[in-house]
Amino acid sequence: MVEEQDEKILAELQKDGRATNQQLAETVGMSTSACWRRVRALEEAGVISGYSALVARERAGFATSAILHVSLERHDVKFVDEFVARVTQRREVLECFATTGDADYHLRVVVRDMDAYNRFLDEFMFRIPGIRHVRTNVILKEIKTGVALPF
Amino acid sequence: MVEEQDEKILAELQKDGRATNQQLAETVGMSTSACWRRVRALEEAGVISGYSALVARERAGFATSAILHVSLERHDVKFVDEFVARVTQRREVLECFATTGDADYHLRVVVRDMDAYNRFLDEFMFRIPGIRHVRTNVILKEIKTGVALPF
DNA sequence: TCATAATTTGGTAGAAAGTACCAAATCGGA
DNA sequence: TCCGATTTGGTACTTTCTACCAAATTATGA
Repeated sequence: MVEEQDEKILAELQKDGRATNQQLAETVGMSTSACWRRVRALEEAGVISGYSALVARERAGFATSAILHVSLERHDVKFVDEFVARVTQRREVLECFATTGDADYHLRVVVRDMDAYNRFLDEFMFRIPGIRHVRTNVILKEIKTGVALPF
Repeated sequence: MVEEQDEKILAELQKDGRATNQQLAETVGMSTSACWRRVRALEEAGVISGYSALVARERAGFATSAILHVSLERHDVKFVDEFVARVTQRREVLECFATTGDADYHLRVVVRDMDAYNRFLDEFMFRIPGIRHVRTNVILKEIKTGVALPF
């Protein structure tokens, strides 16, 4: 479905999401119209789910971030759905993954400062029903925060 | 440094990285030229570090992803730098964070299939000098994979 | 193998947006 | 309050987008 030329387009648009269609067409080696049509097809197929400006966390005033390991008391659909719904809603939670291993979920949370993180735990996380355990690992340094899939 | 109107711009460009300057100017409530200048200033100040197309992992053919917890044998600058350099290089590693807690580093790795993941471990991760321990948690489900800071 | 249908391609032209300039308005400090 | 500095909105020129066309390529079935 996604063929080689599409992957070139995707790779390039991951590197520069605002590349003009002309640049794009040139780097992948096709005409502007053909290239433009393929990009639109990728968008409509949901392969490209959107575009985003990448904002430098610290420069934008978000000094604190952490990785949370969360496990649930029980795994009824009821509790799981509730947890997923709340976490999806909450904008401080940038990422949430259900994983194998001891913890059920891995979350990455970004806030302005430690105070905000404390409030996040008290007012949000600890009030979610059915939580067994939450372990916080504060992020000391961001070695790498990429979004580009390795085509 | 980053004031209220800038935050509106950043929020909007995070939601739609390809919004036209006109749309943007309208939603934040200023003239196109003023808006355009602010965007450029944010780019030049490195607050906006880039733009990217967001690609749907599975639809693009990357079926497998995992979270790795890595701890180092020793924490000499030599080993740390080597680890950071290699991990930064490797494109399957989308994210890497140095954290508090048992593991020194948290990584998120994305590959096409389990075979590729196995190769990633054998040919890359286990050959990094000074690694004490690697624990893999396979991602069963992506609840949320956001990039937008919570302005 | 060949004819034909279906799909994809490159070119083009009108519409839309980006970009750089200007004078006017607003803001800050003394 | 006054003056310099900064930011603003308007405008004109340039670039880019986008939808259309006919031509080329690819796939299909007899």
